[in-house]
Amino acid sequence: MTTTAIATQSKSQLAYDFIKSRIENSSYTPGYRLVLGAIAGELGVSVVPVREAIRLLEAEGLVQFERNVGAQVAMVDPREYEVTMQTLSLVEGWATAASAPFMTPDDVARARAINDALAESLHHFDPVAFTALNLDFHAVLFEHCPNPHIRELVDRGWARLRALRESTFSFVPGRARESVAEHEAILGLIEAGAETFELELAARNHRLGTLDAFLAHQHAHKETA
Amino acid sequence: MTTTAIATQSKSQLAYDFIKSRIENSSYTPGYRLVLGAIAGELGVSVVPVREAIRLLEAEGLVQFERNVGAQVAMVDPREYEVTMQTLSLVEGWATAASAPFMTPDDVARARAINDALAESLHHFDPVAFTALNLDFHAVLFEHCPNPHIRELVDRGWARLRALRESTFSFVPGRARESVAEHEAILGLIEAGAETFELELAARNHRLGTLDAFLAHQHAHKETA
DNA sequence: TGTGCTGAGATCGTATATTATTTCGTACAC
DNA sequence: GTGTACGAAATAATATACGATCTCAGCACA
Repeated sequence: MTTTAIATQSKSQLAYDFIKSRIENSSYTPGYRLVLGAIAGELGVSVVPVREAIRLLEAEGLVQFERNVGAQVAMVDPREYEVTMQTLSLVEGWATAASAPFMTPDDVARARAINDALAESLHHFDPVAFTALNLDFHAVLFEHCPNPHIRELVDRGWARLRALRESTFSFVPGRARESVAEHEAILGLIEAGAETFELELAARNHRLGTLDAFLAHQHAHKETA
Repeated sequence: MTTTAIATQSKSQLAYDFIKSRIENSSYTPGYRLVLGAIAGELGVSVVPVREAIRLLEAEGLVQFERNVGAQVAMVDPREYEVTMQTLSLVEGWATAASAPFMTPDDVARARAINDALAESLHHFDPVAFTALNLDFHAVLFEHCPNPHIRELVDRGWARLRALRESTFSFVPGRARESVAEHEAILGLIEAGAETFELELAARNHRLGTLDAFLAHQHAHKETA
């Protein structure tokens, strides 16, 4: 702490952040092969920290890895989307319910403002923007979750979704309007000081509703076997 | 697949399994410092795969890690125990409920046999043995969980518990008898084809009951500030 | 035309070596 | 005596090097 350097981060962390952001902003699309040497060269580091970063991302499910073969960005598998949403509904529902008692009136107002923006955006609908705002909204709801493990699982779930597909609402735009209405219902429950359990279920079913909409859409449009 | 070698595992996997088993069987107790070079020497490998294994274990919460300082087995923190049990109650409850429809009568019989053994063991109570059997029982209940993510979270939760403390029942032996009774109740729900949700709640509350027993015990015995 | 072998190139896995950082003991100043 | 500065030892972090393994194109042969 003598020089100007402000706590330089480790090379592995650098590689981790780099790859993760590339996956999340779709620079690396599903199936993209992550070659150690190439990434290392691009970052100006050796392969060792890159390898470590990839193994960590594998543990999070963002990349698939095969020994002696290599890693690639996790594939877009509808089944994978389904289990991820299921898992997220479980942990996010709990996190939202557990977070509610710690929400201030200001937090609620903030969430409502975001939901108003979501409602407004329905008029000039953009799935990507909607999804980003949607995360902002839910982040306010679960940010006070007192259980850091579950909180982390929620974050991982969202990270996975970002990696898996641009946006559910790209496929099922009709779900967006319902979603906004359900948001308001959830806010109502919070303001009314609803039972923890009731809130957990509402938040869970809200997410499962989006999943069901996707599955229904997929079922209706199944062209291939 | 030509020679005798039966798919030799990687050195990192070797290190991972080694350290994990040492933690779980308490050879490495909480707070034990994991020195890369020492472990590498013991296993006859270099530090690189050992380091990778430790980072993976960190992601699972079994070890704590500080940059430029090193890793140590995760400390026994009552608060940590609490959030782990909370998380486990959530995911295990869901996994149990989701697994139930796939359970065969034979599975149920197997679970009941294990619970009978648990009941029997109450007469000559051994916390460690009881905990091991207890996991066997629950494993039968959630083994058919169709969501692999959640299934993995359940496994991680149990692994964490093994690392955190030998057994809750060491501290609160009285909970063991209740636990056996609740097991039977859960089996009854399964046989009766109870609602998914009712079963989820029963399994969740069963786990939370053990947590509450621990917390109550801790509260009653708090000598230090 | 199709199937199996073979070797080169690509890439991974890990050992070894080097550098950076922290920790801790010791000496010196106050 | 107490606190601070210096330096050596320990250890982590990363780079480099090399051996191991996989992939795939090209050829032989049926």
